[in-house]
Amino acid sequence: MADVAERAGVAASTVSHVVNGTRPVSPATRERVLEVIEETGYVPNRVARSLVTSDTHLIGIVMSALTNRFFVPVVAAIDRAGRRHGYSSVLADSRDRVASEAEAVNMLLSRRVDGVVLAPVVGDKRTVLDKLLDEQVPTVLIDRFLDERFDQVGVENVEATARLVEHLAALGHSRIALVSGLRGIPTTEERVAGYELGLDRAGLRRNRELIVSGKSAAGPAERAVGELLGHKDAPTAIVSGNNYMTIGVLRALRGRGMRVPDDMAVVAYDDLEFADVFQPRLTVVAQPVAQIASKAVELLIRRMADKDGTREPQRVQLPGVFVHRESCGCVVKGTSPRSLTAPGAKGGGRRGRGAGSAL
Amino acid sequence: MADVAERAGVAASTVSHVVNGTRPVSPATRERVLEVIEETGYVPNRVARSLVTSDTHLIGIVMSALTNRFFVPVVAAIDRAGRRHGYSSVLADSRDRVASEAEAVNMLLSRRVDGVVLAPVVGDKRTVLDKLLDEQVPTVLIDRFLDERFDQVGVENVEATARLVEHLAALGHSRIALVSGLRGIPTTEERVAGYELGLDRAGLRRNRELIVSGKSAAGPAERAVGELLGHKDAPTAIVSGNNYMTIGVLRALRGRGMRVPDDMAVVAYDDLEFADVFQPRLTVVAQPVAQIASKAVELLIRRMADKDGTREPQRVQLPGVFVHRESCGCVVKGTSPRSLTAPGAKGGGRRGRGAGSAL
DNA sequence: ATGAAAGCGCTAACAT
DNA sequence: ATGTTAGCGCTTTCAT
Repeated sequence: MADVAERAGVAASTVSHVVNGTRPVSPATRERVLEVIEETGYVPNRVARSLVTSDTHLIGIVMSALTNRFFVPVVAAIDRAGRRHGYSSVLADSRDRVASEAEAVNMLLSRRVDGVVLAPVVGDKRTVLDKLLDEQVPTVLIDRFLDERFDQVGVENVEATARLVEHLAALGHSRIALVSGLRGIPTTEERVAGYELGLDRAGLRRNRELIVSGKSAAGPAERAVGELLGHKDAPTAIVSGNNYMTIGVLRALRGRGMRVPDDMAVVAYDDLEFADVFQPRLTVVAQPVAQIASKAVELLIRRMADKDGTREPQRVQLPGVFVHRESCGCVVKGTSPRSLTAPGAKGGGRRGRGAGSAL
Repeated sequence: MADVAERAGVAASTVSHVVNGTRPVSPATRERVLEVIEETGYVPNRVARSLVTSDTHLIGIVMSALTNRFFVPVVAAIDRAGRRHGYSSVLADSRDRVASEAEAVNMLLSRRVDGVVLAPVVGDKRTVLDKLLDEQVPTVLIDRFLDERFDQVGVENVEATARLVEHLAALGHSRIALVSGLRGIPTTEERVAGYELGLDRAGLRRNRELIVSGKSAAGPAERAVGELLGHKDAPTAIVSGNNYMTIGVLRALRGRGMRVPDDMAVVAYDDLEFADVFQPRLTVVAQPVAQIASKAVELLIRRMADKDGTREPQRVQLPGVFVHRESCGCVVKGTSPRSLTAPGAKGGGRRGRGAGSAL
């Protein structure tokens, strides 16, 4: 920058002002400075800038890289939304462990990020959150609700799950099983509650034996379904508690030569990429993941602008999107295989096709 | 830091040295400094540090967020490998457009990242690359080979595609079609060449009509398959050139009520997540994406250490992994549905199951 | 409309 | 073993 200033015959401060447009500069000198910048290929050093302005225009994203469901669309959406406001994203992988999460947050703190979007690890001891609060780093929590001191955005679980159950009940199923996630985490509990609510509304009896834990993962879910099928009075329909467990459920059924939905109806929480080329096409409640991310950034930006830190923490709960396909046993009007991609139909959206409706 | 120094009754430089371990400090003062740091909750400012050391320990990752195939595993792997060496990742979305790519690189330059991993946009004019070279920012290219001045890591395309074709030929197919990607990009051309090589080896006649362009995307691939089926002498087998097009291929076939592999055999380049719960299970050549990423980081770290910039650019080509499942029409020994997840089998790996062998 | 100078929080000689 | 000091490349008063 000193070099640019000298070549242009101006002071460093003038260069700064033309680069940032922070004060009026005569067109003549402006022009000259710009020229010199061009010919020298000068690239401003944001590190130095950050040191004095004490903002980095960096947003830290903390989540487990393994949480694929979120990783792709959330990171992409946060990054996109952030960039519109001049922010870039730094990743911090919490590897689903409390210690790594703390480490990740510390890294972000030392890098002086302007804000943080955090998908808390299961079992988070809140000490990380305390630190974040302490350092007054604007932060918004996504996915799991667990600390009312922060802005949070997540998805509605109870009604959505209930709807899944009611749908199955309406089709005549009375023995409807739930493959639930890790017990103890709010998301799981809410979905279990939704499942029970759905049974109640349909006038069906609750039955402890029909709830098995898939521990939020494919392998355990696969085994859990095995148990379920071992019982006498096995269910005729299964509700899967998240995307990974759905994979396990499908593997288990296929492993036993069972067909969906003929031998077993299946519906699930969470959509899967390309779910429409799965066989059968899955009826699910999809999380509006991109919306979650952009809402999170919106809240974050608002909070970063809130210098006095006087805003009340906000909690946003987005509705799940019911996507009706065929694994439930319905033949979906207008989306049957034939008509779906009949000649003349447009190709398109990568996400699952099918009727979608907010809950 | 000044605060910590004062409270501990030492000079700032001493604090710096205990934090970084950059020179011997007497155990006594060390202890005291650490205590003060603990009780004040002092978090070192890496921005300031970077300004003087002129390294940021930041790796910039440039790629299109839409290139999902890469986005997830590559970003995750780069981040993981980088962290082992104390680096964090900054994202820069090229949005698949040359202008955005330039913008992204500029951002990284101004943030003074220590290195860059770049998946070049189609149609890259090299001006970005020139700039990177100019600024002497260690850079490694992934996915597409297009500039011998850089370290590059990608996947082998020709042999892998040929193998796919030969496999189909061995099963008795003689009219084997290719749904190719965007013409002009090296990856596509190599796969087309591999397709033709496979035909030659199998003693089959090449036929221009059996190569259609799916433009690297699902929608166009879906339409391309439509055309293909319109011909008299339609193919009996299809090779799909990448994962997105595979989705299009499957949609097109399903839309016409055609069954795979009974009515049409399908094999593909690129694996899909959860491909083993697709129906049918897809026989593919998978890219060793995680390896590509960690190899890229390895090269990057080596180059960042190479102060004099004297190393020769290296080009690493990793073999594709042939994953034999059932869409080709084979009944795969030991991985048939029944035995795959028979009682007692472990759940596990999220990636497609099936026999994998390097090419 | 422009320049001079102080200082952001740290590291790294150079002293002692 | 520790302290002093001079910057790193910018932004930002305060002058002019």
